[in-house]
Amino acid sequence: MSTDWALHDAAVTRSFGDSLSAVRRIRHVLIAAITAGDIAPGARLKEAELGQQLGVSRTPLREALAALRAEGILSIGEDTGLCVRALDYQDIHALYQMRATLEGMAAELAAAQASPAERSFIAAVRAEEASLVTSGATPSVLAEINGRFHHAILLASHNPFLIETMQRLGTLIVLLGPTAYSLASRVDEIGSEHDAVNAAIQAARPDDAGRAARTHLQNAVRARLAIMATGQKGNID
Amino acid sequence: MSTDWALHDAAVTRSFGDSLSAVRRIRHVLIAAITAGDIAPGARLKEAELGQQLGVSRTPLREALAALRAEGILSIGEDTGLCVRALDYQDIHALYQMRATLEGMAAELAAAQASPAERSFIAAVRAEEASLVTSGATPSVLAEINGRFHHAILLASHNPFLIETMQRLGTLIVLLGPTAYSLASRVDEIGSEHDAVNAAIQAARPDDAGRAARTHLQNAVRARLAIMATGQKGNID
DNA sequence: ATGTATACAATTGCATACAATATAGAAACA
DNA sequence: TGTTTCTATATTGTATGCAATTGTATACAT
Repeated sequence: MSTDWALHDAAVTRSFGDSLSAVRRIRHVLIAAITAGDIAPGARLKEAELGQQLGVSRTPLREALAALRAEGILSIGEDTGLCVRALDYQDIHALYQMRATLEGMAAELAAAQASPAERSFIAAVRAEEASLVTSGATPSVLAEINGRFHHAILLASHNPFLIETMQRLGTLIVLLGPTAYSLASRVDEIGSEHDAVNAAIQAARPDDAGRAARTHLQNAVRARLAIMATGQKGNID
Repeated sequence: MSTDWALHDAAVTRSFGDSLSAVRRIRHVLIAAITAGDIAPGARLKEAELGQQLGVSRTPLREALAALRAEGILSIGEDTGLCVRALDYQDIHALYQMRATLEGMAAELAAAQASPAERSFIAAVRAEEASLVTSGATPSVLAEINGRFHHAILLASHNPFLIETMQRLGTLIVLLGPTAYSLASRVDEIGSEHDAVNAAIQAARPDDAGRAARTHLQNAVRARLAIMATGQKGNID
């Protein structure tokens, strides 16, 4: 039953190096544990226990927990104590609704004001994605390049608050459980939807770009709900 | 030079009672101090000093600071140490751009799916605002009712993440400095803009509501920039 | 048998103490 | 005089311990 903390800890060290302060390290390890499903949403977190398992004292641990609570990943539970936030069906809808609006905003802004370098970078990422699809890359590789595409657009929006908010919503997605990246049927659809967004950005047509991005996200939530309905879990956007 | 902590502390006690935990109390006191301009954006915060002034030890203080950092109100400064986040001209644009998009989303959702009770509540708040305007209420009273109007629409959106995000952006507004609520010239404009939003919500026309809300916010940022240009400070939306 | 009160355990909140790191200032050398 | 390094000090990071609150079980009363 005890989750493998050493594993997540090693993964965090691999990603960020070992020069992280304890509180940042703890934050990432906890997020990794939630992502992996080792800590279920709704589970209560007891400080003494966690601290012992993570090998840190309660002081830095509490700081990390305070930050995660401010981010909305943890919340003070129904009766008592600190819990991993549990998202219900309505929340999933609401979360994707936000993402649709904000991705639309990002695409609009990118189409309106991205620099030539940014535009060509977005196009390059899209091209790389397309070639990976035709070469039959694994779902996790596709998920990674998919994330890069969205991120490139986000950065081109030049709006730091939009970027922060999207990152924040992105970390909340982990509450939906482990990511499986299944649903091969959507790969081609995603490709053409991305093409539409990219084309509008290249053509500097903000309205089209926003519409295309919103449509893309609406399809994503439909796919997600379809996956949930079949009992699987997956993270498709 | 030393800011009057007792004052802010008393205000927080008045608003929330004295049963708050130290870390929550600290958070509110710090926000109040920033709002009042007692702590300028860019100012460095030293833990020992702050803790002594606030009358708490560094442990709960650091938790509050960790939360504020997660919220984006504090950031790790240019050279070193923890600082109050400083917003530049571009940031102000970006912040209001976000608010325009999200207020538009809120108005759309409210128009589309608010309950009859919510609709009539929104209308009632708008009516109260109108009567306060004609009775010549003070700017701070008008600012308060204005906030209630926006909040009523926000709640009617039924999207918890939208609500959280707007609250978050609202606390960031604090970084723009003390609120003066001047600019009497905009009072009438605000009234008719609110009317447009309210009418669209009552008529269940999402697109119109969203457009009206976005226009309203765009005018707000124009007003804010006009105030800044004249050297004053004010908080108009 | 169920409801309530009281005692005890578990957990969290806060403060003090200690350790590590970063910064500024001075001294020494080029 | 400028630069570099070493040291002293200031600041942040972490751990431990104690106090206060909250949860829980047991016993007693109705």
